[in-house]
Amino acid sequence: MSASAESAPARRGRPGYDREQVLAVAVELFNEQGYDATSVADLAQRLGLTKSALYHHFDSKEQLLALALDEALGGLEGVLDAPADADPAERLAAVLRGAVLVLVDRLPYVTLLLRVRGNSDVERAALERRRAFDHRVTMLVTEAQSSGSVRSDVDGPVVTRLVFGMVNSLVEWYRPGGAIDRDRLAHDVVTVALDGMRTR
Amino acid sequence: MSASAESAPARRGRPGYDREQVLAVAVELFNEQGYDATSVADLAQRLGLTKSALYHHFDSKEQLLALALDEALGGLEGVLDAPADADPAERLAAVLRGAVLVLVDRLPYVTLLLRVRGNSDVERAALERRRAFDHRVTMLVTEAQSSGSVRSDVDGPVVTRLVFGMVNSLVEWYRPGGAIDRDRLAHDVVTVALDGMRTR
DNA sequence: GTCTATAGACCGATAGAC
DNA sequence: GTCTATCGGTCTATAGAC
Repeated sequence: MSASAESAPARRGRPGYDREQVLAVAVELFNEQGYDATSVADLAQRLGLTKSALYHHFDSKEQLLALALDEALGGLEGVLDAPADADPAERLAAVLRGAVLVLVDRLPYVTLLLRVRGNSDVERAALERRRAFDHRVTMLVTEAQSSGSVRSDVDGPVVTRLVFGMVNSLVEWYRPGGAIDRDRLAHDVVTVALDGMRTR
Repeated sequence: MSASAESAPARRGRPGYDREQVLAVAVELFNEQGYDATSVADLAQRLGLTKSALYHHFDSKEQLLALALDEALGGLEGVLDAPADADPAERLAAVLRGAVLVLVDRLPYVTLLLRVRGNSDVERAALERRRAFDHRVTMLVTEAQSSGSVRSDVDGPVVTRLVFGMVNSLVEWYRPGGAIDRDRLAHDVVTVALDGMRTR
């Protein structure tokens, strides 16, 4: 870029916020209180602004939700689009590991995504993209079953949902900066998903 | 019991609803739309009643939530209180299996419980009971690690959260009456939790 | 780019008739 | 045990001054 700051154009006048910063605070608050239970006034208060100042940055509360969900979905879709080669078992492990890392790196956004129930057009569109992602992962698992690397005594879609249920449940308790770092977490998840908790 | 019906006293006058029926419909609606996003007017409409008629059955919207959460928590706590003997590995498998069955048998109530975020005194009390349950399960897992039946290369609390995250994720997709019955589901979950998805 | 003020709808809950 | 009517409060969003 040119002069002054990194990527955003230099700020003038009052400090203020840019869209990205407002979005980050909004998502944090939505996750604390729930999207529906969070009013625009709540958000304005946390930012130290008035409601009207916020509406200068965004058209609606729902637009904030849409941008946040896109951030999460884009990350997850990137995990499937990225690699490609190697056998199904290795691809599956890479997707599992990648999903954990995206979840950790975009934790607030993915957390919000996983709580969406389809209560509006924006939410239903996000659920549709999630379903498409799940479908692609399921195909990968059934492929791995055919090649003999994933057990076939449990239905493919069922084992996919179980393992990704485990991954997604990370948003309920994992917090970056704690005792366990992102790579250790990804390793533990892949270990338990592939080989279970029992000793052999 | 004495004469007439099974447990509730015989209905007189207009058909109406009893507390249990109203609660069941309320929980269904809370799960569809979210607790906060569901108004008492929404619930009245689904029941074909007015708001005032509903307030004859209940003191507040929050009381409905409290009763529903108690239904779920009571079931889960019963799983830990029930058996007792055998070695840690068998006890752990029994708790896993029991949790799946309670989740299936009280699906709407457990679903609602798992979405609670602690936004009121009622919700915080429910979260506290959940934490106590999780703590007892974690102790069981670390005990099984000591006896050598559960892998020790992953932290005990972490493997507990991962496996119960998998169990809890069932509320996101499992629906009774589908292709997979409750016992088959419990078997599949215990299989994947203990031995993972990979073939050996 | 922020502010004050407010429109217009909906919220949970209550009063009181039948 | 249901109804109509309404209270006081909060919601999202907008108008318009500075």
